[in-house]
Amino acid sequence: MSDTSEIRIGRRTLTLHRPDKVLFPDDGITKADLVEHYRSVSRRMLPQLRERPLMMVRHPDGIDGEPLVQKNIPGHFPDWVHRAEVRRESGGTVTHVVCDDAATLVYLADQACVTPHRWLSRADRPDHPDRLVLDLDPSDGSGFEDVRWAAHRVCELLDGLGLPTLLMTTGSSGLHVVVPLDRQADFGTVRAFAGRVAGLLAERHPGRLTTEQRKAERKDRVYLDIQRNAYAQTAVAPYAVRALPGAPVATPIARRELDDPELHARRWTLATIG
DNA sequence: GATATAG
DNA sequence: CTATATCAACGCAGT
DNA sequence: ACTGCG
Ligand SMILES: [Mn+2]
Ligand SMILES: [Mn+2]
Repeated sequence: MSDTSEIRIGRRTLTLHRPDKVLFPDDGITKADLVEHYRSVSRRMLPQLRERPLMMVRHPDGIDGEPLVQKNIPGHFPDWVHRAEVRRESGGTVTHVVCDDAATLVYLADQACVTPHRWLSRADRPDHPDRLVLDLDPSDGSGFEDVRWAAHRVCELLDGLGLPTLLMTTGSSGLHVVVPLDRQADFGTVRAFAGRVAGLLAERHPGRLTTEQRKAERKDRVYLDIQRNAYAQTAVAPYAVRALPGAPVATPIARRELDDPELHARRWTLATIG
């Protein structure tokens, strides 16, 4: 027994290696299950991945093993996997995978890439993000209702500026508030704006919100994290599976779902997302 | 997970 | 042949 | 330069 199977994705036939390998021991979720998840969400997920440098968080030994964070595309990846060479701030370049099609998404799953993260800019203009991400994280001692409250405050402020907002559970502990951008501003400009939004709200609600990056200083407040808004930084992709018990999935939600007291960061999982 | 090298 | 070793990121803020 | 953080 060679311990492989084949799967057809569009016109491509991929070989899956060790499909029965258990990646989530508490849940019995296998590599084949991960592959099926990404095949199933590919239509919804690909618009958020296409043209963007991608960072892989791989778990070749399952989620209880050491995660392998990988930016450069490994040499053994096939030629049909798209890639983009981008500037490294510290000199040189990095050649990332660019996931433009379902076959690549499934190939990444076979490589035990549990959680793809992607840049907020596209490879053709890497210094000009088309998304702003405000990352809302509860601290020890604050709960998801505080995160829901914080998201409302962020959205109200952005409403007042005439900016649209999108929301996503991250599958870990918090929420992302996303503002689509027209790529006129560079990362410095976007980050400065995000910093003013976060700073104003933290000043207005000093007991409930903070911009302190040091965990010890956050106390029981919700952390308004703007740090994703920089060159070569990434945010977890919508529909990505998190390497946590239950295999929670980062899931876009509607604004009105913020009022649901049952909402939490891990509300949707590989088993429930459909 | 894939590959190179040692036993 | 199997076993073992080795490799696989980066940027920012604060001190 | 080094650490904490994501
Ligand atoms: Mn291994
Ligand atoms: Mn977060």
